[in-house]
Amino acid sequence: MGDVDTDVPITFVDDTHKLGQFLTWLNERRTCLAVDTETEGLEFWKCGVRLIQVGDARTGWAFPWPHWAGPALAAISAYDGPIVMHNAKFDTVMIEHHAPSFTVPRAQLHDTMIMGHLVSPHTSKALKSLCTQHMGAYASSLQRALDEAMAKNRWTWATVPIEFPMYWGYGCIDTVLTARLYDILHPQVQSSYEDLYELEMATMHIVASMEKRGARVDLAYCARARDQLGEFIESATQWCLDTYGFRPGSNREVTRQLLADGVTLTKRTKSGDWALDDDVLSGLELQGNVLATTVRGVRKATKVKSTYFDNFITLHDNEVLHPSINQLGARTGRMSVNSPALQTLPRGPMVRDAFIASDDNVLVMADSDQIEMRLLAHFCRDEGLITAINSGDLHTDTARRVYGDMSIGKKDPRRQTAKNAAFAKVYMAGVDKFAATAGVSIEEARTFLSEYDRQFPGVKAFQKHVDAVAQQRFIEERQAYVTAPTGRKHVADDVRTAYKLVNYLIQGTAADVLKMQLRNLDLAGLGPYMTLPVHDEVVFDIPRSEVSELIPVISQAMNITEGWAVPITAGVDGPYERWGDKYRE
DNA sequence: GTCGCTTGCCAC
DNA sequence: AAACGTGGCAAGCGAC
Repeated sequence: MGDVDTDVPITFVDDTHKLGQFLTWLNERRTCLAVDTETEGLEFWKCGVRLIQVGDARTGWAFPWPHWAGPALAAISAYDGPIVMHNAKFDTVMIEHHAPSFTVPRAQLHDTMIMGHLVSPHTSKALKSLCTQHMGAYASSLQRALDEAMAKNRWTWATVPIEFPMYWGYGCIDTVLTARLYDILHPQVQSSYEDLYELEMATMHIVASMEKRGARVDLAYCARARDQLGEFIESATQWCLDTYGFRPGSNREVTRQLLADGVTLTKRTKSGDWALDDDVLSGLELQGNVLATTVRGVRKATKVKSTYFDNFITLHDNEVLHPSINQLGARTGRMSVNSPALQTLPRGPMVRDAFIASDDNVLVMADSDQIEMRLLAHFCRDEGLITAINSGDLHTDTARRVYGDMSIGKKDPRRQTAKNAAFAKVYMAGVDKFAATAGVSIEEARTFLSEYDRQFPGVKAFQKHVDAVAQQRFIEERQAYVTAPTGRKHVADDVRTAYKLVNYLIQGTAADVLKMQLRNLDLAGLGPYMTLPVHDEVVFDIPRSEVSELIPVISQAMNITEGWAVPITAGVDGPYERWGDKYRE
């Protein structure tokens, strides 16, 4: 990898003379003004800003946040051209939290991280990677020198001296790189992703506000749950140690013991060891194996305690969790959430009861109905599938068609098989995987899928079409990819995995639909009340006095009847005092 | 002590 | 011809 020219003029602004030079420079002509910050850490509510840098493709300026944030922010406010950041959500939240009277000019704001993802969704969107990818160069030697200096002096991002030249110099270079990246990516985005980019920028502000608002947690409930789970784990672990001399968390020891006890194992892990997952353990538990029962219990309790309750207690800020929402977390355009992973809360009241409404508020959830199957129907235009969806109960109608039995009702186990088949289609599962997840024999799975294909021929035709397009593009453009209705590009890592594009198209378009719904909700005035996106769902924390008026507004914003082969419908649940209430109805 | 890999499990 | 997708995260364990 080459090194970008780092001999560009850079300045540490800490006197009025240099500020004057900066203000003169600001009047020069340029394509964009790049802005960046250096902070003590990632959490806006407890980490301060240390530096704010402003630059363009040729020059960078660093302002120590104490004393000099004011002039830097005033200059940004006065600037009337494009303002670009790499990961604008982070800097925007940080700056606005620590300078409450300042607002980043929304209409002028650009984000090279979002641009980079739209242009190549399958590669890293880090500044460093994008510079290497699009400019063939990065400030590698400068970064290495800074890393070494920080290690040698045992500095962290919170303690490295602000005036240390490599630190603020690196900060300046980042703005130069961001500006240069903008010059390369913005024209591509304008010509190929204009509307989608606008949707992403709108989404950025919405999820920034969700992060700031956060989710209220009941800490007393969390502490009680943590302690109860802790006691159970403690005693079960002690029993295991006393009886066998090892901890139930050691799969290796547990497996050795099971084999010594004469247990027959058949399932292997990817690397060839004996598998000891819940599938295996539940089988042993049915045979009365006490060790299996213990291991399962400890695993379940440890998962819930460590991943959820412990983290809620550790991460909260004044009883509020501010998760990190990665707007382009997945290659498909789906969002991901971490610290804590609020998109993976176990269903049911146990963990979700930890989430309560803010003072004088109530919780409301809105989620799309079978969004992925509706999009599959949109893509393949299969008459039968469209009719089945519009019947009001897709899976029952599917089961009736496939089994040729109109007496099948909502509680018939064959409906669940039909539901599993829907997911098998969306994920491109084969007969074996479908049989395993649906819990039916290979033979029944085979029969079901072939009858499914006869009933809904458009589904297989669509899958074949996606593959044909991908194969053709691989030959002509050396890249297997497809383009979604929103213009989002989906790229396969390899021609051999081109089959995944069917899933990317469906999952990615579902993500686009959610972002459209978020934008609708924001436009309808729900912006201040949204707290979390969950792939096909939005969580709200709404003033109690406004719920009855707002529920129809939410419904209106989530339901999309125009533009798709079947309507995109959504349901609204609540109001609730706790998230867990949803599972008690 | 930190890092990376493996295995397993939570969600949609 | 055949192929379940996308994430976050914890514990165990060996390597550095």
